Amino acid sequence: MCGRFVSATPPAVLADTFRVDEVKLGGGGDGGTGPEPSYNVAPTDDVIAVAVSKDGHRQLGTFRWGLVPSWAKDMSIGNRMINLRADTVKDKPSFRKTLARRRCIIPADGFYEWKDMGKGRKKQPFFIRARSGEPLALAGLWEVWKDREQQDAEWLKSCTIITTEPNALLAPIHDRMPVVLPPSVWDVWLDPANDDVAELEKLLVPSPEDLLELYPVSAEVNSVQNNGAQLVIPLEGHEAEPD
DNA sequence: CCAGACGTTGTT
DNA sequence: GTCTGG
DNA sequence: CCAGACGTTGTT
DNA sequence: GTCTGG
Repeated sequence: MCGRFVSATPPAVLADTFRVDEVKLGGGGDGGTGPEPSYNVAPTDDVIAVAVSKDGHRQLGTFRWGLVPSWAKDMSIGNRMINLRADTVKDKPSFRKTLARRRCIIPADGFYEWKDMGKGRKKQPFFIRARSGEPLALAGLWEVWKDREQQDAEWLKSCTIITTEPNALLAPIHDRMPVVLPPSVWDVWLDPANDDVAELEKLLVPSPEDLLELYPVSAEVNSVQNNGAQLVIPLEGHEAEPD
């Protein structure tokens, strides 16, 4: 799955990488500065995502991580809807509709997975990133939600990361992984006029092994209180292990 | 028909 | 909103 | 995802 | 053990 990741690339670089034509991050003038760079993005944090706005701009926006569906009575469901299984997206009509209408890309410089080391031993965190060093494009869905009793409040924009089975690189670490979209399908994925869910579902597959590399990192990442580039330093004696 | 759920992870 | 269970 | 809390009473 | 908060 994907319960923690890194977002440290500056918005201006992301805007270029994802060919965004509008930056609306909030939290400051002129497009806003958005969430601070983080080496320990956790559920409920604000994250940067790429999505096409109602007026047709491919924009960089800020979304709360943890999908709050439109039917939710309160936003607490978002605390755990940080991932959505690709097969659930296919099966549940409400999520199919979201797949047809509200897709996004969540840029990540890499993500963490915890490997269960067996009874009595602590889980070992690993960092997974592109061998190229480029940001990964994680497949996501987004929603807007508003409390029924606070109709004059702002709409809450939230998002979730779609997961699938692990590829051969990830399988020894964990039984789920986020869907990583190759650049060749970014346009198709983000096109709001595209509602061909059968075609879109075909994109929700494990990424090729040779795209990624991984290595163990310090358990310092376990606590959301910890942050900084030191979190992605390989553990002593463990260089990156591509495939 | 209405009421209630609707999601994820792990189970070394 | 839409599906499932009773 | 992991870490940390998790309950009650009465309270000027 | 299970839920909430980050």
